Amino acid sequence: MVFIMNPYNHNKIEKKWQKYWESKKLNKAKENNKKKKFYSLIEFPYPSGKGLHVGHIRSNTAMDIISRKRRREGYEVLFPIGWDAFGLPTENYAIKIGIQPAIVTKKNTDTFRKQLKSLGFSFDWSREINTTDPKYYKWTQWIFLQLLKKGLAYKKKMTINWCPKDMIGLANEEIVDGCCERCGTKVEKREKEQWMLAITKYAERLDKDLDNTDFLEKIKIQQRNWIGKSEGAEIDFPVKCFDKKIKVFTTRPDTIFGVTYIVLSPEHYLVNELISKISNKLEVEKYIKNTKNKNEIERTDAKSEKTGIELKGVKAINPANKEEIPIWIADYVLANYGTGAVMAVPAHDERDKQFALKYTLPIKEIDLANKEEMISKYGKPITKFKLRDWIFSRQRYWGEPIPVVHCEKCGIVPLNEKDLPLKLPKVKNYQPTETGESPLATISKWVNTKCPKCKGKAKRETDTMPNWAGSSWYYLRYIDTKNKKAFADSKKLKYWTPVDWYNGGMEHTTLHLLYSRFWHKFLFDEGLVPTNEPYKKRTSHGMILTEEGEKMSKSKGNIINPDEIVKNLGADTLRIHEMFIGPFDQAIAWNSDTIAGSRRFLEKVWKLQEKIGKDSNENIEILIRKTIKKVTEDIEGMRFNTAISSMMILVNEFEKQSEIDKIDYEILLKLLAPFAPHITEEIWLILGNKKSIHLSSWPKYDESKLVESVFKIMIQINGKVRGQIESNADISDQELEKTAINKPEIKKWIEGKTIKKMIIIKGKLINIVV
RNA sequence: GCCAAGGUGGCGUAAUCGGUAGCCGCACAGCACUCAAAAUGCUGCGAGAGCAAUCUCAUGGGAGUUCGAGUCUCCCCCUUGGCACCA
Repeated sequence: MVFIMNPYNHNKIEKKWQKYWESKKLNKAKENNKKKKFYSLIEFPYPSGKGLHVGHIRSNTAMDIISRKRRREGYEVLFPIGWDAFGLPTENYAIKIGIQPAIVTKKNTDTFRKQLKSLGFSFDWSREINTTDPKYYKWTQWIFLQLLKKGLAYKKKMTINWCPKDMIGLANEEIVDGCCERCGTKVEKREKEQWMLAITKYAERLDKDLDNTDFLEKIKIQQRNWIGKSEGAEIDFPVKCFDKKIKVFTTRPDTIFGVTYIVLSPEHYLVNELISKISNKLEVEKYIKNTKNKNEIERTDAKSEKTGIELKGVKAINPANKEEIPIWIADYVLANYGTGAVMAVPAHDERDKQFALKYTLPIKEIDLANKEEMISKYGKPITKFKLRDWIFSRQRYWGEPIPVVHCEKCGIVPLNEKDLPLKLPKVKNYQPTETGESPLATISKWVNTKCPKCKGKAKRETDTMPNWAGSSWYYLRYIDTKNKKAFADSKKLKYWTPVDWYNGGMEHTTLHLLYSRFWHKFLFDEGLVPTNEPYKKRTSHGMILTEEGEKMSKSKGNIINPDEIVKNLGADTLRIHEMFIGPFDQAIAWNSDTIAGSRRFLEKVWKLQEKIGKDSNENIEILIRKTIKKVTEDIEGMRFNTAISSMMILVNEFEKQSEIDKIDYEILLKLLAPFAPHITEEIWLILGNKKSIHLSSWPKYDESKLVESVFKIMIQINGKVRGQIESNADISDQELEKTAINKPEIKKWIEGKTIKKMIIIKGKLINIVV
């Protein structure tokens, strides 16, 4: 029989199998108590107008590989997908072209869905969610009401960071170098009433519970730095002849005997009280005024020279040695950290020293005292955090409405839960306003309503939630997407939580990842979810940069669109390429030349069909076992590049053979299937298999049969390789020494020299020292 | 300044319980096939010396530990990411 092989037609194959898998519902997850579950999660994409980015494909393919492997290891796998669709870019685009954001979102998600499907990801599409769907954000609003009920959501007049371009208030986490994270515009300060979430109440647990997670170490470190836990003491310094105390926070109570002055922040509440008692009132008032005129960046720049002014005529008393010390104010002391006052120890603190030298304040060398003793004598232990409460209001249209009203009589009143969702009204104009009011404020028909409590006149809250709201709990909704009675059924939650493996970007470490851990812990405290932490394991991918090594960004227009590659070379080639291009956790520059190698690899795999015969030998068998081991372990360690490399080695070896065993070929296909699901499925069918390759079990290997019976043993002279011996595993040390010395290429190196010693590493090498 | 990860051929990288540095891929060169090209296949490919066998040098720089260092220790330089007057 003559075997006629068709050419590798990726377009035909990929479309065919994508259709087939969908019709067979191969990736549908269900609660199956007979099976162990595995919940794998990618960060759901923001459906931008530019379509899918090659970076999405990198992280999605990685989790797709892991999900596919788990299914074949016998797990019930939940690998869902949805859309994080609220947010500014869509709103800005909608304003620009005059179309409703909801319509823009629909169009964008349609594009994304089509693109994702073209790549063959094994998502359970029946669980698709969208944060802008009222059936979804009903529950985002519901969780907000629970937070409000527990006093964790509150409104506060405060100075906020205002982006004048986006006309929106920003959370601390959304500011980079004093500029808007999104558009790079310099952030301004504004006084405004804001909704806040008390994430600081969870600071301790958000820090401590990291111990019990399997997050990458760098992710833990970054979260810990952001939370900024600092253990120290609060110590009261009495003010002389004045019935007041200055409370300072210090991490070094052991240096208390070296304190030579106190520094208050210019905003400190005691400054106002002390100002009438001082002799240089005018100068101090001038200094405070100057401070107010400085912007945040000038104020907090560590490099700028420190300035300050003494409050002349008042003194504080060091509680440890009763010394009278001067009181200063300086703008490098932050009002909103610690107590807004510091004790200065110039001999033991570089910053205090600089300040003391500049203003010729005394520097006192001391012996360090016992920390615990000093705390118990002069203060009390206390833990401070850098983390601030989360600013939760946004003054824009395209977000979840905050479900409360402002009643003339009752104040802030939450909506009744049965009245949720509070839908976003359709507006003619979603242009943000310079006044800082949400566009919703202009719809008087929507704004004016009745108080749910007293039925009197009330106005709706017009701020909306930030885009981080919907993403703070979406992994819970995936578990039970259609539930109308609860955000998810408790039995289903029990089966699926926590997320077993969550991969995402490092840029979300202090934003989304922290926020969602906070919400989850709150829901846990409310008895609404069964686990303390949402995610068991968190890993991160490196970014894909442009060929020039720049960030790909919409504004620069240097984004690589994957559609062309899928069309011309195939989804399997693109998937292989993105996994092979370099270490998964490392940022990497896109290179359009090297993709040819991935395509060639798949072509080679395809052509191996011609070689099927019966021939197999021991070396091939060992190589196959090694490949199984390597691919199996590398997937777990996200070393996809070396996994592919090892499969390439196997394919190259197959090519050298005149015939290959069908069983051996099938093992290669099984290993490759998570990486290149279409081509492997097609060949699998051609080889006569009836059931999908993705339902086959993951290959196993016999650990004891990994080594060849004949070893190559290196011969070194003084650590340099000079020859080698082929031997079997049983060779004795004496025999080995004799053989090595008698080898002619070795002899010439040791002639006329004395052998000092010989080092033998069993099965590996012999080193002769002369 | 602090924290983290890195620095290996022309390029992306591989090898880190210390044991043949450069696997795999890209690019490049030669050959085969072809009227020709592409594709494909074969061969070569760190630098230097040599007809060759082979030798010397080489993993950011310097020192050290060791029979033996890309890998461990110390110092320094550089790149990337994060934090940054946090008391």
